[in-house]
Amino acid sequence: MARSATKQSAKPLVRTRHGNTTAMPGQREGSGARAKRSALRRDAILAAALEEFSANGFAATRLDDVARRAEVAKGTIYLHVADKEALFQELISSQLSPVVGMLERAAHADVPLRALADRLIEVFAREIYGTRRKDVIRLIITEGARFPKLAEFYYREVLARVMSAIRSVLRRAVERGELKQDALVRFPQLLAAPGVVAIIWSGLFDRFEPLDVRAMLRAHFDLVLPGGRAA
Amino acid sequence: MARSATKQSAKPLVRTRHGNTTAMPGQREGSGARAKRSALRRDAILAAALEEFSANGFAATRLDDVARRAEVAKGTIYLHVADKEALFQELISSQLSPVVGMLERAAHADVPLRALADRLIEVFAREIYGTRRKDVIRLIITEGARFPKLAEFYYREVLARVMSAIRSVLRRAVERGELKQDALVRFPQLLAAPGVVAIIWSGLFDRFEPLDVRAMLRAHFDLVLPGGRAA
Amino acid sequence: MARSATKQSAKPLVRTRHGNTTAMPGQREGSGARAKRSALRRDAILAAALEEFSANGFAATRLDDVARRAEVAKGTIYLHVADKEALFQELISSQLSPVVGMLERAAHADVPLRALADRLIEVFAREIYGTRRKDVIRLIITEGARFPKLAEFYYREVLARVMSAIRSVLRRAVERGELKQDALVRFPQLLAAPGVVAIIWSGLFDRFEPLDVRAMLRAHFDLVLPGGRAA
Amino acid sequence: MARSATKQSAKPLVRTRHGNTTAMPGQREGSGARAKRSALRRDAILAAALEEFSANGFAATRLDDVARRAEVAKGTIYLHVADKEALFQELISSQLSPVVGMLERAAHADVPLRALADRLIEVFAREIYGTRRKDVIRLIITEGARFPKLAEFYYREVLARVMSAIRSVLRRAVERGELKQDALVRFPQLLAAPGVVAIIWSGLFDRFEPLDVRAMLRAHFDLVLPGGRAA
DNA sequence: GATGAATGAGGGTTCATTCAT
DNA sequence: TATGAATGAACCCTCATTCAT
Repeated sequence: MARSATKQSAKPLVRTRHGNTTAMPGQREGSGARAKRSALRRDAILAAALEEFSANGFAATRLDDVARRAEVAKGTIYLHVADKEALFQELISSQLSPVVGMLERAAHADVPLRALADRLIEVFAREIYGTRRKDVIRLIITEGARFPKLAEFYYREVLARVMSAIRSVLRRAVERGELKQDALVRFPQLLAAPGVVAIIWSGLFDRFEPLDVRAMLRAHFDLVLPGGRAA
Repeated sequence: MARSATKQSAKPLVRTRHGNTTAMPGQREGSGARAKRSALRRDAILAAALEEFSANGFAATRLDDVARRAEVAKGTIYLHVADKEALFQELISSQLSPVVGMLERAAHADVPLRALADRLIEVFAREIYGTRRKDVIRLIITEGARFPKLAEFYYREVLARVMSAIRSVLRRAVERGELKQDALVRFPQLLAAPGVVAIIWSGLFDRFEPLDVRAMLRAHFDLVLPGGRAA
Repeated sequence: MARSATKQSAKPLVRTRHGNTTAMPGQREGSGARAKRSALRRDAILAAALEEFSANGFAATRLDDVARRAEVAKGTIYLHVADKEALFQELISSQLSPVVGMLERAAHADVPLRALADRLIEVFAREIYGTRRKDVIRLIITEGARFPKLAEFYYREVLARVMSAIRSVLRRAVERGELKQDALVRFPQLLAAPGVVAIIWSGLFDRFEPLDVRAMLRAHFDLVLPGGRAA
Repeated sequence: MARSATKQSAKPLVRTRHGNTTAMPGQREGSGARAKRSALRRDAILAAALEEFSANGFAATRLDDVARRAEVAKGTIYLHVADKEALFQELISSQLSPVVGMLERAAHADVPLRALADRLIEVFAREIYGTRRKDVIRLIITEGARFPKLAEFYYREVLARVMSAIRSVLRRAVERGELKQDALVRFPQLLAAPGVVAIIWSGLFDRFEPLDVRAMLRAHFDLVLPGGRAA
């Protein structure tokens, strides 16, 4: 299941005005300096959009502000994106796309669960929680209901694959006898739940009670995987 | 810690135009039919607001629609609430207030952990996941970042208390030897994480892959509490 | 044909926000002064719109200017009309509707052709060419291609009826022997053509060469009807 | 009056960037292939503009679409034309210019009125009504009010001349006794009115009731000229 | 000359809020 | 108190025009 998913290339969520797909930004090394400058602008716009959407949410973000932050005229945005909604969706999917492959590759490593857990903690803390990716995930959580296509894209291209990868790893661990229960196989969400909570927490309650993510995730794996450190 | 919090009465998040606090609806039994009609209107407005905010989020909700759903004129809303933001905040806190006491009472029951877990699952599934309360929590998650006061209210009046209650229960279980690890004492969020994930999942991905909440929560407790059913 | 047309009430082109139909503004004598003020505003908006659309055409007219001329806030327009297009269409049809009945009544007079012609000239010159109605017709001519629904409305509710009425009158005249040719029966447009040309001319070339409409229409009827004055 | 107008060469309505006048395209045989390609481009732009302006009117036409249809970059348009308005005016006058001479030549033929009428019908139907020229005239009618210079150009260079030519023909016919009335001499517009109506009709109402132009024009001449066929 | 990305003023539309009745 | 018509600031989007390449 995971394998076939790996093969079929992710259908892009949105198509840019230039015919590029967010998922394939490589093509932009087209030729002239013109194209390069355009690509730079495009990146600046997406970066600015991420900043603004993260800070204000979709509805409260003004394209005026995005443009100003990207140091671009308002109209320029529309050279790269059909409208505000497309900007949002493209932003999300452009951020997500590189993650997909990454995740699946990671999952096929055949290491003991504990080692894998340590690695997951590290990757999550460094590559997601400590970066803008956290904001991307937060945006999916907070705006997903208003963007069904986005939710679907995220489900199909990220969630389903990640869950599938997790499942196959855990199933092997169960077969190996390394894992006693199949709870996590049935509900891989349980493995990721603390990550989700951490992201939400950081946006809402960190100022009242900061959260040590690594510690929490470690505690979680200690509970959930056999032979936890604390044992 | 939890105790002191219990004693100080919840500072109201917003103050209504009538001097009423959502948290203290008792005063509304003013006297005449006038007051009663007003209170009914107010409730209708809040109910309509919950419906609309849940469906569209804060920004995309039009007071026009709230008024129509409440069968009230648009201006009437402003007799009960200072502005759209106040309506939102008051709505949330009015929904939350009754929960607070409930939760604390529940936590002081001195039952074995497994029994408590079963009860929690049942209460969560029936009283939250199956009702509008789920939407209230979702609104806190999705809009909290834009409503710091709301986040604070929620943290102080709900989260902190719930976590404190959970902690005291778990601590006792640890002392009793019923619980081997103190991970959950240090991170009570881990106990609640699946509930949060379920609420988010239901809003975004249920149409792709429905979630059996009770089963997931059971699986979670099996993993996290000793002597789980699956053992 | 004309008769049956008379009976079936004209299906309205657009429906106002208040449920009123432009064709039936009588209902507006509802009750309070509120309704009356609203109706006055509505009329002011339509009047201002006619002025602006006539002067600038549809595309070049700014709702800002319409509002200013009507001494109304820009948003007020949208209380009476769905959007700019609806304003335009409603404007036209509200101006046209009263004309329909008028015209048909006029056609059923059983007078000698020459007398009828004199009356037509007078009515056209006084009631159309000398008033804003001229601008309405000009707008249909200039904008009709971009507003198919408008063209259809005008055709069905005005043109077809007028032509039908003209035809029946002329046919009787032919039968009576008063008219030798049936050219006008086959092409009633020929009777109206000079009126159309006059309206167009007045908008484009009057400043170079003013046109004496009455004289031109008289000359036309002299040519086209037997026993013309010049004979 | 007409004569003097005939002598003074038509003052060009607009001057192109190259110093060319639409009315005098002869100069364009500059020398190199460069100039020829430029002229081709220019023609393509004008052709595309005619297409677009006819379909959408002046305001609703986007230069983007003109450029695309002309297979030319947007900026290229500005190498040939000062701005959108100039493009429009130049388009009209370039289409009109060849007509002017044509018309005057035609008018000096000394044939019986009926024969002339037949020829006019044929020419109108074939050379105007059946071609893009119809659209040009329609554009003058629909947009003329917003382009005073255009209206003036058209009046001076086409209308006045045509009318003058018609007048001289008719006057001779009156003197010859072939025509009894001088109505048409005083109002040559009456002769052309059905043509105008036909053009307007075709744009607005043909889909409801198609018009047989030739038949209508014939009927008109039958009415208006003595010894009409139907007599 | 030719290109087309970039610009930014302009205008239609929405909707929270007010206030006369 | 309740109403809902009126307001007008705010914001998205378009498109004629420019200009560096």
